Amino acid sequence: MTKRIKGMYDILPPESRIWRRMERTFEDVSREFGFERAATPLIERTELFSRSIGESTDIVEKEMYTFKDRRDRSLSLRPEGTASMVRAYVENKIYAADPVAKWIYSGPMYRYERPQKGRNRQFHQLGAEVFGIEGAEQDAELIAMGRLFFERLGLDGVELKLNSLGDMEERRTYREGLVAYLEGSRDALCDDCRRRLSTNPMRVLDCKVPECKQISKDAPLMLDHLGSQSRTHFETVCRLLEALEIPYEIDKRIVRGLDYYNRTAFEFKSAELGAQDAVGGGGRYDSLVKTMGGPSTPAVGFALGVERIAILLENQVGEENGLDFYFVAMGRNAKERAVVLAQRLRREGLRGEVDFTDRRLKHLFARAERQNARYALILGDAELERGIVQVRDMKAKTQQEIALDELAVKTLE
RNA sequence: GUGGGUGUAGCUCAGCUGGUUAGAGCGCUAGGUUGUGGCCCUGGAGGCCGUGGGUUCAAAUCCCAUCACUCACCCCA
Repeated sequence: MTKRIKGMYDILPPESRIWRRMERTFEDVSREFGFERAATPLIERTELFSRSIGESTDIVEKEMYTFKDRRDRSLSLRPEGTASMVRAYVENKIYAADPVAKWIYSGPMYRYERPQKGRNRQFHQLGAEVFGIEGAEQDAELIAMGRLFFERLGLDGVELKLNSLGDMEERRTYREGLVAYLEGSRDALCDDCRRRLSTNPMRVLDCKVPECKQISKDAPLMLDHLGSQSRTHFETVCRLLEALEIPYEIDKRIVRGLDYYNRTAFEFKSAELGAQDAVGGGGRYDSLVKTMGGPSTPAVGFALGVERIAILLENQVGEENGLDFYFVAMGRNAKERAVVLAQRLRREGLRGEVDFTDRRLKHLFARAERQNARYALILGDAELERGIVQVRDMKAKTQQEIALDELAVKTLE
């Protein structure tokens, strides 16, 4: 038997219901904020990702599914969504008519990592991007949208962490200072952190090794070295979050793994997920559009991890998504009649199915029960002869007869 | 890429100081009850004990290898 490949998986009932719900909720909430859907290919030229995400990031260096096509061009499965959104924005010259665009997207992403809880090689993201708006108000509103999404799903316990990464210039200066500081204790750092000194020094700040924690305790933090404009921007975001009554926590050690972020950086976290506790993350990327060949255009966005949110939903939210009716039809004639009657009910907006098996009645009821059906509709030769159908309320265990011609939403209520 | 744990029925697992025919619960299925569910009773199907090799009179059980899954590191949504 051919088996699925490592890190990939099937999404089957009943879990698939949860997925539908997330998609729908995200679509609805984002629409309320004026967003529209965009969709881009799963495959792009490799350079799109290496240029936007950063040559020396882990994602680009060792996690992408990269291969050559038949003409020897280097292509990659997308490891995240923002790069393609920016490419589409620039390539289609969206800015020409109006620089402001608010897009959402969703779909699978691919990263070649060692799978563990909440981390797979194929995973799904729900993402939102706003182009053309530089104000901090937009950052706050975007965060508010994410927040509302979690609320609509009925999830509590999702925490918001906030930080500022400064602008590109401030970060460069800060980074030099940080490296200088850390170099002073180089020998005491763990192997990973010594490596990070040259790749991503800010990562040292959230290393879990006690020695590193000790050293980074007094390290300079970006948030304390913001320029006045970045500081004002950050303070505005904070003030608005408070006005919106969105609880948040400033976490000076949040670091984004993608190079293009600046200023506002945030994460949605849950304590219920184990090691992979980020259910969403995002921030500002004001220079990316220009880097990718477009006009200088500010932007801010986030991405949510569908699998991780699904874990939370399975933990927290009880599903009751039953059918309205379950048609128990016995005999060829009754089944044919039931198909027609069921369709009539569906046209009126009811959900239900017809049982086509020839199993014992006992069985059909057990199945109606498992499908969480409100009514069992019983139709056999006896009923056909009399022109009626037995309608059994599964919960109340009461039964009444309704004429076949009159079977409709009204008579069921 | 690094480290730990686990692979026995569709699912959850027991059996593992070697010993005849490999078990339980749930689920599935047939019936008890020719057309009325959740409970109860009885029967049935379903296993190369992850895979390959080794030790032994004898391996689900011990040894080696390998693969898969899983948790953590790393990284990130």
